[in-house]
Amino acid sequence: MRLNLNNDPDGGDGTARAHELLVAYLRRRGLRMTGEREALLRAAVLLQGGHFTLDELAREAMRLHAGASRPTVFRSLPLLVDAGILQPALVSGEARRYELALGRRHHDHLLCSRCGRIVEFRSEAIEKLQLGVASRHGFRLTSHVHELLGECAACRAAKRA
Amino acid sequence: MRLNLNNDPDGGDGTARAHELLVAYLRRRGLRMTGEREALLRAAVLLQGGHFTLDELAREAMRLHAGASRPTVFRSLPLLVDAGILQPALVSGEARRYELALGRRHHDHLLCSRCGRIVEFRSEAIEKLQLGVASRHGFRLTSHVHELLGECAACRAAKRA
DNA sequence: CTTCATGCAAAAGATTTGCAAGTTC
DNA sequence: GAACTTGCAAATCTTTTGCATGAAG
Repeated sequence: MRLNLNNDPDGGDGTARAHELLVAYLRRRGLRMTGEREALLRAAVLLQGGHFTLDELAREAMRLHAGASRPTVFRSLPLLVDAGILQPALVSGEARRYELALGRRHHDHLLCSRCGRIVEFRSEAIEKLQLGVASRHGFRLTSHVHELLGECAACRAAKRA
Repeated sequence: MRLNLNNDPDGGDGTARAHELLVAYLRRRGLRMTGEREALLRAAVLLQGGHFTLDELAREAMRLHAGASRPTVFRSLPLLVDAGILQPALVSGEARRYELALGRRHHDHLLCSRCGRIVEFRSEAIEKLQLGVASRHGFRLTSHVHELLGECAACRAAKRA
């Protein structure tokens, strides 16, 4: 399958930057840019703002690029993560969810266990305390998983009604 | 398979209390105490202090009670969790890990990504901040996942050597 | 005895892999 | 043209289920 790999497919939505990043990453590792990887990239950008599962990403990519197969998504997703374009966002719930990493500041998530709504949050104070906890135990902190589970305002209102 | 279900199998290690809890829970739901569930309970207590995967628990239970099958472990583990005897402890890493819940205070975990060492920690300050974050977003907090990933002191020393 | 639990084997999913054919550079 | 990718189908792995048999209460 042949695509315009040299034409910049950006619409001002950030695909350009993701594309550059991926190509650079692939080159560094002696790997190649392909139509399928391009589709995956565009799918991720389309789902931007969302927190999507591998399955959702695969569907979107297959829609964009008829023929992009599931095995290829399984093979390419780790590359996009490694390249710093995607990052794991949520581990709670049945399926792991990813989000665009691309230049986003670090944040953690609130998850409504009733309706699945996801809200991002950021707390300097918590980040600092985490560092303190880690160093108190002799750990050098490299990352963390922090997800707050509960019921969002809408669901609580619905329940009262 | 027949076991001394009425004899208290405790050795002062907490099995007695877990046993009571489980029997009470099962009775409430019209379910039955069996040798297999007993074995699962004892396995969990044997692995006490540890953070074990379903697989490790299954092996231990099968060792204790020849014949306890994997499907039964899959069927019973949720009961033990529901009864408040076990709780999920770690979601990072390849397999989810459980720990004895039994009367333990809430805590979170540090995980060394190099050697797998797990350290429990507790931070009132972080707990408070979490509540604040949640309420600021209209959430009623019901639980959370908080895992700090890094490198423990020993691994860092080993690397320098 | 009635109902629930179990083990086995089969089923269902999810993820991975071998390989021939097609693409990228 | 050489090396990397892909899709397909098959192979693995993990978890779940149907069902006949065995236990618990």
